[in-house]
Amino acid sequence: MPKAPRNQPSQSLSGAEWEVMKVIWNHGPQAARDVYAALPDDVSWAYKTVKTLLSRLVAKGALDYEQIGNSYLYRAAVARDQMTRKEMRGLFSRVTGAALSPVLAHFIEEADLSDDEIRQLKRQLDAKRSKSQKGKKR
Amino acid sequence: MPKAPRNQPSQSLSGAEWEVMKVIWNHGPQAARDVYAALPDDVSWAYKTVKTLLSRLVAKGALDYEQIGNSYLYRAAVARDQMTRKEMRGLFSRVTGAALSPVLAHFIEEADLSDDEIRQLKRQLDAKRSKSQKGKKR
DNA sequence: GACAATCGACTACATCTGTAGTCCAATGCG
DNA sequence: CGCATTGGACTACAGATGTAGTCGATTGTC
Repeated sequence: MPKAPRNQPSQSLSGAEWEVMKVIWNHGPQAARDVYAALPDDVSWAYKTVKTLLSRLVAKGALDYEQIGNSYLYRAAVARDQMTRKEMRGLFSRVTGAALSPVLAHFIEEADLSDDEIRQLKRQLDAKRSKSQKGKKR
Repeated sequence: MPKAPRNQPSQSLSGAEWEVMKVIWNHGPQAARDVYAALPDDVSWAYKTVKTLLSRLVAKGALDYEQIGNSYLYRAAVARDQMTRKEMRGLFSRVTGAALSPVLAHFIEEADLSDDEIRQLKRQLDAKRSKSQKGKKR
């Protein structure tokens, strides 16, 4: 069975670590070799670098692994959404004081949203408005 | 006149550096002592720490200074919006590939938005939708 | 004019990150 | 069976970051 990670549920990930996690989130559990192979072309790390990152991710509790034969099968131990939210919260708190809305605007602008998602978000904004108080800007 | 910073326009800021920049963006040009005094209560650094951060910010080109008497008056050399955007772009590129919509929904839920801001975001979503419908150009 | 308080420059040092490399054991190949 | 290969554990090392401290010059205070 998978190694029990007695680590903190998970701290935040560095840029390189995110790159590795994305491979695992996208393709499911992978051996180090496969993660290495699946990395985007613009990421050109030595295999050993990938190994290091995988180990650090296990130490952080973001991955766990299962021994298959002589090698490990790494699997995500945290949800991608959870991590994304954590990052966004971190960004918000770092820039706090700035209005939040421009930040949201930025992501809406950049995000690749389907019509459905757009409708959904609009509904949500409506719901919020009706519930909202006499909010003054900033 | 202000020292000319022959540095890169500006790299990205660390969390602690952001804290210092926020003081200067909020209160305008300040001496180190004043930045120190103006930091939020939950930030309890030694004065020397603030000095270190100010120097690093100058080195990064995020601040410049003017000598007034025997001390420096630090002033922002980059706009807050510019920096905020940079952070957002960084985060965005780090997490790309994820479905952002659930995450956006989460933050819309938590954000304290004014009616005005809500209207604005909705307009933006509309604009996005019409743009994504390839056949249909207004 | 002597001295304490301050200033900025420089130094310190533990972590975290990016980016590998070394070493030994297990495996696969011939 | 013996060796080249591959895997994981551990080590390496420079740059960024958090968090200060030391030192010599300057200045404000009697």
